[in-house]
Amino acid sequence: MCGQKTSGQSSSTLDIHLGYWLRLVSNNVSGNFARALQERSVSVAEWVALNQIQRWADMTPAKLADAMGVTRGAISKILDKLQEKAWISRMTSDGDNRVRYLALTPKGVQVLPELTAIANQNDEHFFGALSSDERATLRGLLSRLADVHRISTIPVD
Amino acid sequence: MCGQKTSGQSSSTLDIHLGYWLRLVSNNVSGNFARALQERSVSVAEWVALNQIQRWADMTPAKLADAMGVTRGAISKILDKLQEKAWISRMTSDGDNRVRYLALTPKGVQVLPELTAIANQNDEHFFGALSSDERATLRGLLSRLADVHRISTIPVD
DNA sequence: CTATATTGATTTCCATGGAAACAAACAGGT
DNA sequence: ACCTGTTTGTTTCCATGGAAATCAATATAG
Repeated sequence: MCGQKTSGQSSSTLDIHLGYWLRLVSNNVSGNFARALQERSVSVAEWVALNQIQRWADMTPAKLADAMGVTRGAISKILDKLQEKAWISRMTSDGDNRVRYLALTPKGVQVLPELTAIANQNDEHFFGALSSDERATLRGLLSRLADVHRISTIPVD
Repeated sequence: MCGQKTSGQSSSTLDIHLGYWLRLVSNNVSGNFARALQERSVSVAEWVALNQIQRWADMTPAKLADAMGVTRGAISKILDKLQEKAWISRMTSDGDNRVRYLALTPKGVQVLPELTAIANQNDEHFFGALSSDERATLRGLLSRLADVHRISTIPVD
């Protein structure tokens, strides 16, 4: 009660917005995940990149940048990190010497499931508080919003 | 269809996680808001800080840092920006020469509602796709998650 | 064929936030 | 009074991502 200017209900100008609650929860789950990954010296961006590279056979830095919603400059640095760890390889294309095809190394193939386990655990920890129906509802609402606003990139930051 | 390794449904390892959808939508709404604010050369962090300073009469940098979930070092820089714009003032406390009481200047009082209008418009634009009931459901689920996990700080980044 | 434009990737510079070090002011015991 | 420890605020350094410049390679118009 010390210092609040408007007495009465405890809602600020901020928490009337749904965007506020979304950011509140999202930043927390992502932050927890980032912290869990950091114990293995991996960033969320690296994890997303690894996933995408594993999923698409002809992935290139440009396509990866588009998919992840970051700039190509940022991708270069992320790929540098992953290459330093020897988790990915950059192979020059035969047809076009500009493009680099990205692929997981055996070490990358090995480590990805371990990181995925962390992601699964983190998701379960956070949303385990909701029932199966509630989780479906939440997923439905979010995916509808993503659909309506044509959100297609994989968020990183 | 070009290059997908596993044929079949288009779900990746990523989008099975609710955290993925949360980040997807949240980053988009926040990004849009940040872009709207940037037209007035304001950051989201500055907007949140302004709100908090207006709301609590005896706000200090330390309390603001706790409330916003950022470090005190980060707060110093945010407050510098706001002070350069002459939207806030830092007043040394009478009792304790370490603490600075933060307050809005008249110019800050004037500009805050204009920024709030941007926030309202952004929120309405994004969640207008949902019905009133659906918005209530979403808010309920998110606030329950926030409650279960004791999330109390105002997210910024 | 050559000049121009475009594209892919990278590099450089800037802005923002965290971690740690720091300085100033206070509190408490001796 | 004085030394120690704590708290407040700030500064410095580092990591990350965006914007723009840059370089190499390809495509295209004339």
